[in-house]
Amino acid sequence: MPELVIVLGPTAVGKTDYSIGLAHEYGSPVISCDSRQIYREMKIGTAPPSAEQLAAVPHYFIGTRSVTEPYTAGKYELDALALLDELFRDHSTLVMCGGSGLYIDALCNGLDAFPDVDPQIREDLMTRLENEGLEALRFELRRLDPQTYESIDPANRQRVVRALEVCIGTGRPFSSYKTAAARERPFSIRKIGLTREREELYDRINRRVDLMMEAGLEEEARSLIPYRDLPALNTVGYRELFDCFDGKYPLEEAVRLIKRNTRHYAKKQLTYWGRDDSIEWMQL
RNA sequence: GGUGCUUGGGCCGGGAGGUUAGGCACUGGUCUGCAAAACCAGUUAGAGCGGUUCAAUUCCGCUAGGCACCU
Repeated sequence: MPELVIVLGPTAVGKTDYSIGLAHEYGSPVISCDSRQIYREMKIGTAPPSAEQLAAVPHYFIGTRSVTEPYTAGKYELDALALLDELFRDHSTLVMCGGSGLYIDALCNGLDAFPDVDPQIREDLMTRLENEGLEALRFELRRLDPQTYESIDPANRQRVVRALEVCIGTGRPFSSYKTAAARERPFSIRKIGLTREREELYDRINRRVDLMMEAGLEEEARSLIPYRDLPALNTVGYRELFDCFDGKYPLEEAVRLIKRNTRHYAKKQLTYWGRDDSIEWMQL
């Protein structure tokens, strides 16, 4: 059975270099699994592989989408499965690399088949959220899908809206689509988790943010102002600069916040993978 | 040497004689289509010694540190 080797780990841990080494070893391209590096407009703030690295080893899903097309874990699952199917014809081992936990899970285990829901329904719910408040939506969710209502974090609007849009759009409870079983995949999976001493990791993050600023992150963010309300731009490094452009705080403060929020992000990634027993951890 | 002010967690900082400050930082957790998202939770104190009081981080005194001014 062909094997997929997934290199994962917190941001700035050194996944790119490691995965390129591995790709050379196996004669494989690198398949990216990163919810932000996939956008071509965000070249500096998402720390994608450099031009030289991209030239050294073919990469997939780097800069292949525009921030203007909404992309999701569900789409990634389909796109990546199709690509793997094709690549495994001439490779017995493929290297994947990325930091987006949900995308990795979607590819490995599959997401349940929730029917597509008219985007208008979400918009209506967002409007109602503003007018009637979260309480009203939670009340409705309790009526339509008590099971999800019980399991969901009641203060988490995003989840309440998501569950509700499926209930309303399909006429069936959100929970009725969930199945416990993981999907079968026609390849075996090996997950390598890269990690470092916390202090060292935070150091690397801080330094990388400084390098991004030198590389022109501010200009890049400025050029993306027209798209700032798109989900893709709700990203560390851009959010803070947008606020800075609004005059909320000086540039220096934006840089401090970018570093802080990136550290938070790294920690949350580690938390997310903490419950995945199938990861072989490797201390760098 | 003298006088006055001051001292609080890793940091900032309001209080108040009895009850949670709050914020930042840090740490832990949740997760089925926005996931670099969204959400939840936790940790650390009152410079030292003595006094007043039923009760002191809060009031008083002394000692030590800091700041300002004076000689």
